[in-house]
Amino acid sequence: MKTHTESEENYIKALYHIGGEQPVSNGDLAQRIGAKGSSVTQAVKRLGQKELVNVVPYKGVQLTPQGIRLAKSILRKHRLWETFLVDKLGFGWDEVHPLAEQLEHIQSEELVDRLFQFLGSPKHDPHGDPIPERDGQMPPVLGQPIGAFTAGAEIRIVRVEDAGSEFFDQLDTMNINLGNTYEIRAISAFDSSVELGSPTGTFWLSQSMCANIYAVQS
Amino acid sequence: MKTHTESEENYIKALYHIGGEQPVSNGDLAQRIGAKGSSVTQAVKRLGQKELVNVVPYKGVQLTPQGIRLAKSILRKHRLWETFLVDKLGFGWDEVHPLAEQLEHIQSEELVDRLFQFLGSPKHDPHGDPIPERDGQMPPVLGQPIGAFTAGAEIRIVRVEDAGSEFFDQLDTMNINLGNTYEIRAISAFDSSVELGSPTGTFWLSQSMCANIYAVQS
DNA sequence: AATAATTTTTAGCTTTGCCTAAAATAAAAG
DNA sequence: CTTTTATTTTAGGCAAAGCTAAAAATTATT
Repeated sequence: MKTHTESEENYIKALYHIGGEQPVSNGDLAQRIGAKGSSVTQAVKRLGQKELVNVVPYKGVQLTPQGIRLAKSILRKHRLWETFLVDKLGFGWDEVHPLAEQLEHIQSEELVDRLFQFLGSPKHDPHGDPIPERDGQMPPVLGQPIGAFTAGAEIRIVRVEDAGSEFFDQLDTMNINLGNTYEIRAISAFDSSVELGSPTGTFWLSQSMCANIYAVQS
Repeated sequence: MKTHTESEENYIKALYHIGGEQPVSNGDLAQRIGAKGSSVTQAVKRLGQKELVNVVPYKGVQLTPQGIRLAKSILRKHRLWETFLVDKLGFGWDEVHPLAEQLEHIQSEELVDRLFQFLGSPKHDPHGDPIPERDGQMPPVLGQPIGAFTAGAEIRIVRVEDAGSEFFDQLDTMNINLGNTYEIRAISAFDSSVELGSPTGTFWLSQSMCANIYAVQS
């Protein structure tokens, strides 16, 4: 695998994030990257010449198999570094994203492999998102939104959406972490908020909090 | 402290490496960076506008106090990452330099502080080089070249120069590591090579090996 | 189907950072 | 103290990557 600029890697990552293997519009990509449409047109032309994307002018851009491979390898690095930052350095999950965004561009297969081992071959990052394997395989995406369970269920938190730092702050103040288990006591018919119970007490979670917290039956 | 490009940081680092706080010639800097003189002229002009160096045309470039502060902070990061790579990920000391060269550009005070703690607040990196402190203070530069000792001395290896990967390979094959202790058995009057003795046996070290290995009396 | 609105692309400009070749300056040699 | 040699700077080019403003293509609306 050749070497790419950070900008190129950021485009590939954005492409994969928005559309996965599906084509993406210039506008959506521009928005995600935070650049103007004209810059995006140029950028994807460069990526096209490197065979990382297929461009159909005025229609959209789509990752090639090579592009997808690259996207996954960047995502793998991103999520491994996030795991390192949280598990080993004690960062909070709201702080790690911008750091991982820098670290994901470090080029060294060897480093990634060793980091993976050092972290205990994790399958999911601190937010519960799957970490792509060396070969590009994806571990399962875990859990369902809390709102999807019915009263009486015993659940374990396995994943949280990245819904901004206020969301993470709220999780922190409510002391909600991956691995925590609760019983679903009640679901409000009025606003779909949910009452969770744990040994230490009971509390209500708003519908919008629930929508970003994923759990499995336990 | 503002944010700098990687290129800028590389120039600052090179400047500090070659001349420390002393002025450096365009040519020496060009050689170290691996660029042409004309590129260097431009680059240092940019650095001058940022108050990181003082430039006297046709004479030389010198780091300002701000430049020195920046240089040390980069060196701190470099050596902490090297320590991480060797101590935690198990890399060999010949492999870590190019990786640390990438990692040293990651921008986050917080990350550096946490890494420092995670590594046990080290004062020296895996080669025995001093790691600048947060505030810019420098731990002592350890040891003297092996050739500086006299026969009969009990020594402990505390530092090795970065003299290229063949040198490191040689250290590896001879099983020489920081912390090892030896007795100086003899010093050749012919070629200044040195005979070292340990519980497991005795062996000769060439003058050029000795010149790059530093030790203290133990 | 024709026009209006939106999206995308082209054209041209900016900065960083490198290059080569030529001009200017400093250092060394006669 | 000139002249030759070596070093450094200027001048002009090129690629990446962003921008604005204008032109072209697509999509939506009468």
